[in-house]
Amino acid sequence: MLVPMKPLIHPSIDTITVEGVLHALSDPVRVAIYADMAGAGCAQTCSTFLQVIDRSIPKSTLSQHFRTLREAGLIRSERQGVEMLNTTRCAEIEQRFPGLLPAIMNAHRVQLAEKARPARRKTTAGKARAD
Amino acid sequence: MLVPMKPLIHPSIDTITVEGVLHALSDPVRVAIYADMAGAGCAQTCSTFLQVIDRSIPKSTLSQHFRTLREAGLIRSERQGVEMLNTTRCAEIEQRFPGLLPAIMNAHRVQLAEKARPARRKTTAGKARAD
DNA sequence: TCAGTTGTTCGTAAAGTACGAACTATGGAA
DNA sequence: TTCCATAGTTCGTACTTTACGAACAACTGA
Repeated sequence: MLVPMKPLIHPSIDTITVEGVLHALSDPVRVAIYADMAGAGCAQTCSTFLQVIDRSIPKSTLSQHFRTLREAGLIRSERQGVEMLNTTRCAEIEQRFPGLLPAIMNAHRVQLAEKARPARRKTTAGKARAD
Repeated sequence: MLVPMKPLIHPSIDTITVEGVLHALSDPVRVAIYADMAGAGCAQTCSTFLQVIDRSIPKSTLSQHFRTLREAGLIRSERQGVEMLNTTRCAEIEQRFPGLLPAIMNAHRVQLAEKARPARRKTTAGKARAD
């Protein structure tokens, strides 16, 4: 027995796709993770985000989220002892897709800010129209 | 029998989410559709895109893609006789998430341009590193 | 060697997606 | 009117993706 773990996959910058990036960031947990990592100045471990995100999340699920971010090219993960240090690859991506990540992060902040200030009275906000 | 069709759903601008927008645009067919619509100055029918996209695509699938774009708040669809006229809601979204769609469209163009100019020799481009 | 911690992998159940067939909606011709 | 053609939608089914618990791997320190 004792089957070794698969090596971590980091796509080269040239094979990163817009679709892949958008898909990776189209999940609430993953944008939250990525936004936090982009905000932090230094590398962070996976378990750090269990505190950042309110929802309690199984660690296997968290691990999959990190894998998705990694294989989309958004982050780089490196084993450091027993834990995993994660950093964003924002500089590389900025070079290839200028302005993409800043715009997404900004939109994410806008949305967070709105959620913090809920329930404006006397508006029709929040209703979908069927027409 | 004769069950009427469900009305089209257009979310109000306040309920559009970043995740929803990113998810809708994380599909190759849907970004292509959206990019083409954003490029065209006027409203376009669904079947227009059968020519834009190289792949032959079943119309039921195409219909689902339009529904996804519509319910993410990216486009507005209106029946005009036998066909459906689609327009982007980019002005609204620009107001709520400034710079988001332009950045995505720009990244999409970058990627298209690279695909048009393939195979640069003597590079290691395209290889994923396992480390 | 053993225990503790951090993260990954695997199996299965649940959710999402693609596509053909059947249908609705509309306009125009007979 | 009735019939036909065209543009999209809906539904059923097969396929793919995702979530999560249990078991495992990788590493540290006692």
